[in-house]
Formats: sequence, structure tokens, C-alpha cells
Amino acid sequence: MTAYVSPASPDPDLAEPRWLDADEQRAWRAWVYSAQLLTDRLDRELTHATGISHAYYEILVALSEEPERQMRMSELADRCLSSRSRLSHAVSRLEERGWVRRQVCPEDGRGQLAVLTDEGFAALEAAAPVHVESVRTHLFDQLTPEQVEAMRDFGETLLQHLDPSQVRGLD
Amino acid sequence: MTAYVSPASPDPDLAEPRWLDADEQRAWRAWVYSAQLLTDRLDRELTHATGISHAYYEILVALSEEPERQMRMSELADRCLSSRSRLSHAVSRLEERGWVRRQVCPEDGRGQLAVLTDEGFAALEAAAPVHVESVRTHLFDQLTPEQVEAMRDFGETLLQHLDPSQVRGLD
DNA sequence: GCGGAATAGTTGCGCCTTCAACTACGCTAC
DNA sequence: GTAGCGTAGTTGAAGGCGCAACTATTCCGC
Repeated sequence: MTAYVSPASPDPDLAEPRWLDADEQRAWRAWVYSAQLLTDRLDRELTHATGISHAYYEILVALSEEPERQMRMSELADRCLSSRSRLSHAVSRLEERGWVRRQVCPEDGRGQLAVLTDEGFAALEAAAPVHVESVRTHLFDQLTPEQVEAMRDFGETLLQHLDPSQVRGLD
Repeated sequence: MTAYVSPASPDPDLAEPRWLDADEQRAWRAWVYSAQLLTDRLDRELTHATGISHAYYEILVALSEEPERQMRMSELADRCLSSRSRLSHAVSRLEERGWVRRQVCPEDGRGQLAVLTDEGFAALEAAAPVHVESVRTHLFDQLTPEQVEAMRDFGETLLQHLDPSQVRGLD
């Protein structure tokens, strides 16, 4: 830890970069690669088997978990880690499929409610088994219980830093 | 483990879905959220500070690590977890910036070599400190050494399943 | 060598996402 | 009540990416 000490500057622009050592590099790359491969694989399998991308699937799931199967657009965007713009476009596409419908919010005339239709719920019910099987195959079946626990710990630690408000949504 | 046993069918389409229990659900969500938030954050910080997206950055890094700073298009695509099409598009953009140049491969007339230019290398050198600082701030600074080790273990396990050929590239 | 299959890479189209500009409504102060 | 500001959500243009179709070259059997 004393091999190289850069001046303790408060401004990262001026300080010597805190480069990764070989072990950190390896850990970092293992994470980047595995995370991208896993998300790509799950998205592709879901899309090809059901015609629903993971992004759209997440929207349907979020709505289905609400008591009335409806949500304010902004809440839905936050829940799905989506920008408002992105969600707006996505809901338009889902409306075209007849899976979601927009409705003005009674309490706030500016707001919109996204409502999951019965057709949307049926589409979700059809897609869910496909998705859970992918997640089992490519994630849980590959891991020991200890690794699953480590994954949870790791994920929650990061989540606490990156977006503490989402930690509450884990149940 | 005996509470619910579905018939052991070889065909996932016919078997009862292997739903996630509450703990698995929680671990899964923590991972999905944290992975997406982290990749989004890193990509955004890099893009805003340097004008280079993480996808483009990866291409420059891969080329810079080669002895001659050049690579066959297909090798580069594999290394960057990119489709050939995607890489071809990306290299065209990087060529427009003067950071990469295409060159026919002497050994194989079908092949192309992507070559990192001096300008491209300079752009990478300017961007690297920004990126490493983001990775430190949002990842390593948040984790204990044990969590880093668990992250590596987890990543390598998944990588071994999803794309064993990439395991060798970790160094 | 030559015909057919396989491989390397590119291209155009369409969908998705981002960004900035925009509309519409609500809230507060005066 | 109305001016001004903040919030909710939408829109259109521009760029990234996947897919399928395409060209060009090499490989292989004969």
C-alpha cells in the first residue's frame, strides 16, 4: 500500500488516477463480461420466445404487481429504471399491442395512469415461465447457495449507493 | 424442498415453472437493479465527460492492448461482446473521428484489420482516468475486499457457463 | 483449376433510446 | 385572479443496434 502514493488532492482531475491492480482488473472484467452476457442472453431468449423484450416485460411486471394493475407514469418509470421519455415511447408501443391503456389521473390533471389490460396480463402470464426458466438455467443453476447469498449482498450494497430509494422496493 | 414437487419432465415447456422463492426473488432483483444502475452510471459519466460511450471505449481499449494496436474485425467483435454488424457500424463512426482506420488483411483477402491511430490512442489516454475514477467511486470504494473477491468468483462462474472462451481473456 | 459451400465483413431498414424542446396543468404569492 | 414557477408527460430528430440480405474471398473435393 506504500509502493506508490499520489498527492492527496481533493480534485480527481489533478490527482494521479487510482488505476486498478491486476486482481481488481480481473474481478472487474469478470463482472462486466458476465453481467453483459447474462443480460443479453436473458433478453434475447425472452424476445425470441415471446416477442417481448426485457424492458417491456419489466413494465408489465411492475403494473401487474399493483393492486389495481395501474401506476402513474413517473412511478412506473422509476420502478423500471427508465427515463420518462423512454417509458412514454414504450407505453405507446404497448398501447398499440393492446396490453396497456392510458388514462388521465383523477387526482392530478397533469398525470397519466398506465393501466394493464387483461390482454396485457395474459401476455405476461404466457411469458413469465419462459423468463423464469432462463433465469434458472443461466443464473441460479450455476451458483451455489453461498454464491446466491453473495450476489444478494453485493447487489444490495451497490444499490444502497447508486439508488437508495430502490432498496425499499426489494420487498 | 419437498413442499412442491412438479413432475420431472425433460421438456421445460410442459413442466411446472420453477418459480423463484422470496429470497431468490430478492437476490435476483438486487442484482438486476444494481447491474443496470451501475452500467448506466458508468456509461453516462464516461459519455458526458469525454464524448466516448462505453461501447466505443471498449473497442479502443481492446485495440490498445494488442502489440501492433490492430485486430481482425471478428476477433475484436468477440473481445467486445459485440455482433459483427454492430462492430462494423461502430468502427465506421470511429473512422469518421479519425481514431481507427481500416486496412485489408494481408493473410486473408476477406478480412479487415481495425487499426488504432495515434489520435485514437490519445483519446483513450484522456478518457481512461475519468473511467477508472468512476469505477472506483461506484464500485470498488463501496465494497469490502471480501465482496470484491465474491464478485470475481461470481463473475467467473457465470462467464464459464455463458462463454467459456472469454475466461481465458481475463489474464 | 473449378464449382459449391463456408467464412469475413458490410449495408439498409426498422426499432429503441436519448436529448432538448414543447404542452399542459398545478401551486404559491401578491 | 393572475403571473410566474415547478412538475408531469409527450414529441421529433438523431444516433445506436439487431436482423436479414448482400458481396467478396477462401477452402475443399474432385
